[in-house]
Amino acid sequence: MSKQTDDFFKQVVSHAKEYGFVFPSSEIYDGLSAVYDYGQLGAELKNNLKQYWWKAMVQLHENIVGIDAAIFMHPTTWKASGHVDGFNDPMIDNKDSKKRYRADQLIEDKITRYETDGKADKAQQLQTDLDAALNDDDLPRLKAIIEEHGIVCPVSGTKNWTEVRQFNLMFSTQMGASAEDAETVYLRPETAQGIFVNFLNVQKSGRMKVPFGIAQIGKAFRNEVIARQFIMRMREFEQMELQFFVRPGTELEWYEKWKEIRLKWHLSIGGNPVKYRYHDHVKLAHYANAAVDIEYEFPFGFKEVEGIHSRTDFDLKQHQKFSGKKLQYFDPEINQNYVPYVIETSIGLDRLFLTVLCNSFEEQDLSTGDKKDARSVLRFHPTLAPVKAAVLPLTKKDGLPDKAREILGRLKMDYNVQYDEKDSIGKRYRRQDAIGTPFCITVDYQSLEDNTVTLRHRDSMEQERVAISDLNRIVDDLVGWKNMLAAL
RNA sequence: GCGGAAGUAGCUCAAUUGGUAGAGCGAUAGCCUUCCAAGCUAUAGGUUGCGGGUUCGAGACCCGUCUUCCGCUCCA
Repeated sequence: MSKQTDDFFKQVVSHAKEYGFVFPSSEIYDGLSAVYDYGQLGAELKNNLKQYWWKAMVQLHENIVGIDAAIFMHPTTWKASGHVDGFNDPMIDNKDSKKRYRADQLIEDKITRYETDGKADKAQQLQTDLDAALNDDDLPRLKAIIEEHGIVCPVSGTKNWTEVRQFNLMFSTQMGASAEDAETVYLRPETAQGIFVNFLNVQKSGRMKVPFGIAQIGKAFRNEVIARQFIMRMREFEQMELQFFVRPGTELEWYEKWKEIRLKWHLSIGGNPVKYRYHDHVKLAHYANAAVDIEYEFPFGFKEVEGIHSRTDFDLKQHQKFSGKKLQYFDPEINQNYVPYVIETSIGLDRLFLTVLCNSFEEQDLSTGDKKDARSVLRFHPTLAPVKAAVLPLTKKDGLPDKAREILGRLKMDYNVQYDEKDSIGKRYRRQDAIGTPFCITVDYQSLEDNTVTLRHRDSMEQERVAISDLNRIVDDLVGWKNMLAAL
């Protein structure tokens, strides 16, 4: 990361904290690693992003509906999805080479070596020990085996090992009041499974016909080994996902379609097109037959914001297998029963939030001649802005505040608006710029005579004279959802 | 998780070899002001991340710990 972009990112982060967008979690206790809270303005912005996504996906598509599944799910869900096995590896580090290995693989390698050396007995015995230890999840035993057999690090050649540790990316907790019969349940590491297990419920109760989609916005939790870069990778995060069910054989067609739709959506929130790109996955996950990321160029480089995966029928088939329930669809057009294929689009909402911040923030130089001047401005799309308008009396005397509050009273029925009478009018404009308010409405002496006000625009800093009676209509045209949605 | 760096007011930073923690911006209450910040007066806000140690005395030195950043590693 260059010095310049590094400074820019630091500015964005401190601006986010200074103006109430994002705070470190439980900061008075030193914070909690990789957990953040959204403040008064951050919550508004995040809610607007969610609403925009939901409207664009659910409201605009006849064949997409939204659900809200619980964070807790039956433990078997995660066996079926592969999360229990896939993320339960016993790891060990060599302190000299700083390399990390899977403990069971180190031992497997040793077994192979015994075999090639013709020590079949030893190999057999070690295999038995290993299987027993893995079966019992006995981590100290694994460490003991490594020590007993003098296994060394392939890189450093030393036996200077750490303890064997289990790396499971899923958070777990106990369900059930008493400790004896409590059951271990997980905090979901992805929202997708809540959709898959409800596939039939939604399909039948909603009379859905393939192709159709189920959308969901919700929290997910991953116990990341390392989590860094502000809200890029958090332990508790929010996803916005669509699982789109299609007839087998048509999935790649739909995959291409969703790739296009989703990029267009990102561009519609005001992003600079050169900052977005597709990044195809070379190595595909076990469940996918095509996968691409939509990446955004953050100050620290291109990073994934949204993933679009062709998940085949892997998930539904797994749940069929583990639950013993049929998860199939009868397609009247071709008179066939089948397990639908799935195209997934999955956004990290917190990352999306960060792209919007990075995209919008500017330290603008307004110097003219010898007069130095600058402002911090967040150029949010007006529809997404946390505060839509500020109503400002030019001075706080002569009845101007009363008139301003009257206008405020009408606007606040429809929008999040602010009132401010402190300090000079210029300073108040700048304060609103800093939180990204697209419009300021200023009440002056003329307003008292002819019921007009000035409407000041954040981006151009220009102002126009408008009638108070026209305000609701004008503001609605500028910040309503219609504009954004029509552009899709 | 390993290695390196850092942590002082809401933000950006000061504080001679260890000797009474300050400034600018921001905020609050006023004054001034008829449309683009930094004018005037006053005020608030810090056990220097936290805990321990050395010392007559620690923001500074030592140990531990937490958090953040950078690199490596990891990322179904």
